[in-house]
Amino acid sequence: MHALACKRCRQGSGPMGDRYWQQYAHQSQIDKQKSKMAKITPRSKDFSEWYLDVIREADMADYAPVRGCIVVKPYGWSLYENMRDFLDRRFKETGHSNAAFPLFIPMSFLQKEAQHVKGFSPELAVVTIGGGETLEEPLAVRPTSETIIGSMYAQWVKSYRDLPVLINTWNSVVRWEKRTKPFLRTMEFYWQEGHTAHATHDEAMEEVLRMLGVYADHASEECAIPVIQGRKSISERFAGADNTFSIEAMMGDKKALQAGTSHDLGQNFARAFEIKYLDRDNTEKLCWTTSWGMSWRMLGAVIMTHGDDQGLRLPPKIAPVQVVIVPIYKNDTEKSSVFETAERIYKEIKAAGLRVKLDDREETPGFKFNDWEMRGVPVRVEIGPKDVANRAAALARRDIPGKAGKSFVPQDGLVQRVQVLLVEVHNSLLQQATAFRDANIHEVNTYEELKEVVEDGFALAPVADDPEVDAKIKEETRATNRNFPTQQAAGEWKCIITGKPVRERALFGKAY
RNA sequence: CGGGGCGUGGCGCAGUCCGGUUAGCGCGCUUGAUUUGGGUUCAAGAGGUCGGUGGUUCAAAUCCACUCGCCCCGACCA
Repeated sequence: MHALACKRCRQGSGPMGDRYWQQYAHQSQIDKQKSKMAKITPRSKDFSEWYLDVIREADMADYAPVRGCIVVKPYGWSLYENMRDFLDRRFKETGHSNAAFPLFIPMSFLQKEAQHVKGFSPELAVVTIGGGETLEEPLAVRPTSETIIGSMYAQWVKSYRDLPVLINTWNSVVRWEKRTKPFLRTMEFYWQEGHTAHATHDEAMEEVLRMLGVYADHASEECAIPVIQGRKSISERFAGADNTFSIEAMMGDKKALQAGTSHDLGQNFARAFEIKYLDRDNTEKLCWTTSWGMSWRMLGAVIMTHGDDQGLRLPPKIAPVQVVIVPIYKNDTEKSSVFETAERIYKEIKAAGLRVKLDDREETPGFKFNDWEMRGVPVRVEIGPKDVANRAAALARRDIPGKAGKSFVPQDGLVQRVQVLLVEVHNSLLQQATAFRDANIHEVNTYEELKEVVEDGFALAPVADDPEVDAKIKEETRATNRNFPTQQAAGEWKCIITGKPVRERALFGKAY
């Protein structure tokens, strides 16, 4: 009946038809407004949808033809490169060298460390055919490189003089994930793995904590993300580690994201791969090894920590474009004078070593403002005819939206102003993220309190480091034990589950 | 892997219930004008084997089966 009526509307004239078209036209107007102004789902409406929208609109990544894999586009990759370069510099400063290890790992290697193979076998991709022939021994696509690197270290380390071995490798690994999300959990992900071997456990522990500190510094100094360093609970440890440490960050939806890990591997891999050295006392000893990693997941953290309804807000130090110049003009005469100024300013900013872009596209200024805001560019310089006449410029900062973040400044000293502003934007983003996080972490002393707090934030609760405790809390609240923060007040409390006396609080929250 | 939702030009959707002419709309794209200090406006264009496969039918975007993918919620993870 209804379809018939519509058909009649389409074909026919008369009152019904007119009403149909009127209604249709009205609907179109709404659609237009919607699609124009809301390319990005508001963060408050649907955080997950917002996250995906931002990645698409900021031109960071695209879905690959293979399930669970992404293509990182130039804008996203540039961000990754900047992050990587900062980290790499820090690794070099702490005495590490880069090297490369194979993508393929003999299955037997993974099986040498019992916990390790147990932990990783569910998510292994395994190559069984090569060159058209069935392989004698299947090759795992590396899910991480402890085993293959361990096997090499066993060959390289003979004497105490060979220690420590301090190597890092930038690569990608594959883990067969059930549920994926761009940057946060993809089947293949890019990261770095540091692998070190030491003569003593003390030295290894020093390394583990040093690198955890490097990650924490990188997160706050370069990514403007405050993190909580701590020790993972027994149930959250890396497969094959004696101890795992992590940095945990709070995202804009108050969920936790593990942004980096550092493992004390004890002598587990040394034993499995016979990484031994002859000590000064002429006895053969097992090494102590560590590993630590940080992945492109950190980009997800940057998006989810700083982003707003307009899109990305990038920390200046890692932003692919730190300053964008938008020229404003009405006609060719204005255009040439505006561009003359804009190009001069562009050169000055570039000469100062900043990543600057002059947007010479044939679009309206308003369009460009929104476009670059979506991409998270920290500072925008506007040059129009009035500015040319007044030797001035408009400066807008991405961390403060709208007119409040706009100022009008003289062209003289503009570069210095921009440099100062970039630092301010960084500080402001870090400050905003820290304030948000701190406002949403609460100390609790009972299980009831924890249940309430983790509904909308993190809870710091005294608990025993016991897998059963973690499991119970997780099952009943969906919140997980993120870590036992390194920095916390000393004291003695009762575990909120077991009632046993404990000396530490753990951080609980719903996590990615 | 379980529960739910969705696959229709690059993006967002209508049409599917109840099968029937050349499958529409907005954004985006191209061209030309117009505009330009916060997503200009107008005109003319280009662009779609309706996720895929098989079936039912004179006829399938529409019905049926299978399959693939995406999103959300649970079990596992950087």
